[in-house]
Amino acid sequence: MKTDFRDIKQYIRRRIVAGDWAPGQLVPNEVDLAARFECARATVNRAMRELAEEGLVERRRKAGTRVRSTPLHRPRFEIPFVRKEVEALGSVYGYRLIDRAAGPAPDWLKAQFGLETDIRALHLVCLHLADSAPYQIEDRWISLAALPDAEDNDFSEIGPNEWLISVVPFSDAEISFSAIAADAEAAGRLGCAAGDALFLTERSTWWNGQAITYVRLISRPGHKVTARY
Amino acid sequence: MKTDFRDIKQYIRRRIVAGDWAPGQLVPNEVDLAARFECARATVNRAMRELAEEGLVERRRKAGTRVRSTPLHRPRFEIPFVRKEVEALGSVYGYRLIDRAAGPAPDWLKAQFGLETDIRALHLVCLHLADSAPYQIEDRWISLAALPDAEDNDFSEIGPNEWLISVVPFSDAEISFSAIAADAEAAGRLGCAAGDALFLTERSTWWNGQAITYVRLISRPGHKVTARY
DNA sequence: AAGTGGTCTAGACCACATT
DNA sequence: ATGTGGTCTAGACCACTTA
Repeated sequence: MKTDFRDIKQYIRRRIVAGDWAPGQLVPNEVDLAARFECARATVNRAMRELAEEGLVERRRKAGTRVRSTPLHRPRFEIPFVRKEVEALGSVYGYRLIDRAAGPAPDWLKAQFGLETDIRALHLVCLHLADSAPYQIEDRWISLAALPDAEDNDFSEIGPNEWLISVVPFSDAEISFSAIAADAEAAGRLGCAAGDALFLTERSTWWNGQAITYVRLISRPGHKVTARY
Repeated sequence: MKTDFRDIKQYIRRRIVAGDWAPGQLVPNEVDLAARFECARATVNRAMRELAEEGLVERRRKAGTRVRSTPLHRPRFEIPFVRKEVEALGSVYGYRLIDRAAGPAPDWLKAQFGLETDIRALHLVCLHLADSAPYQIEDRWISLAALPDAEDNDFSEIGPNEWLISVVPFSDAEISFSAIAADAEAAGRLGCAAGDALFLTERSTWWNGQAITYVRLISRPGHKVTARY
């Protein structure tokens, strides 16, 4: 049985976790490890490269590989789209379009998109339901300069999120999480009290450097996102 | 100049993004791509493996490599510890211990830790400051069963977070984000109004399968975490 | 100048899932 | 049964960075 790069990863991880190799300390170089494991250097390289990717070690040419002095915590959150999220809860998903209007993009949106020029935008407000109860408000702006087709769609049956994925499946994005107080409107739509603390997800999306859409997702009270690492 | 695996990644990414290879569709296999790029299969493999890791394609033995039908969004959030976070804002970091008490762990904490047995725990409440203004409340429980040394530390000068990192630099963790309303106590400590929407970060940490600590980080109003992908 | 990681090659064998 | 990805090997050359 040949050496598996996972064996090497595990060995190194163990030595680090056990404290044998302290933070900041040098880890043996690839040639030595390859000799000790009687394997090719490429195998050690794969192991070390992945450990670096995971944030456990830091590598620099000539300087060697060191145990990270302060661990890097970079949790990965899975962001499913709403329908999947609701279905994963075992609930029946529902969708309702609340408002739809096309017009010139407001200044704050142009700023958000990093644009100087005037463009038209489509503004959509939708409600996502779980077992007929409000689950999330989707307040979305779509650049009609980037996606003129959006204007032909009335979004009465299918949410803009799913439509967008079918049109521009791959894109660059910036996502952020924060907490906001429910205003009267949001409270009415989510069936909670005004002032309630709500979880807000914001996402801006680009495609080939062009701004596509900006969305505010306001989740029902108690929403939580979780990741392990 | 030899073929760089990045060239292959870029080529494939372009074809996918341009829509030449639609979601769900098969991507050429490694042997064919290696032939087309006149490079070793290992090079193509590296490129494809990374694209799969990024969530752009899906690979299965014998079935081949396909463009993901629905894109995977797994943003990575950098979670620095508070002092770095404050300093990155250009502010002066400050720390204050508010409360410290050792005693039997409450039932909810044992549940959180997945324990049946009674243990003792250290409960700490601290305030992190940015330019002398409240920045974040740290409400932490440390298992004295796992880390008896914690009881010897008074945490008056150094925050438990930094101490923990120095003691158990590597661990498994679960992190979650949510929104809560400020209770009277939190409002007083953060200098905001009761009922204000606050961003809550919770983290449970294990080491070698043993529960170490559970912490609630309540950030000042307006806190936001961001990631790009 | 020298040591380290970064990458490529050409070949091989294997594991697995589909056919 | 067969085609695909998964991995290892042994060797090579290169890029970077520190000494």
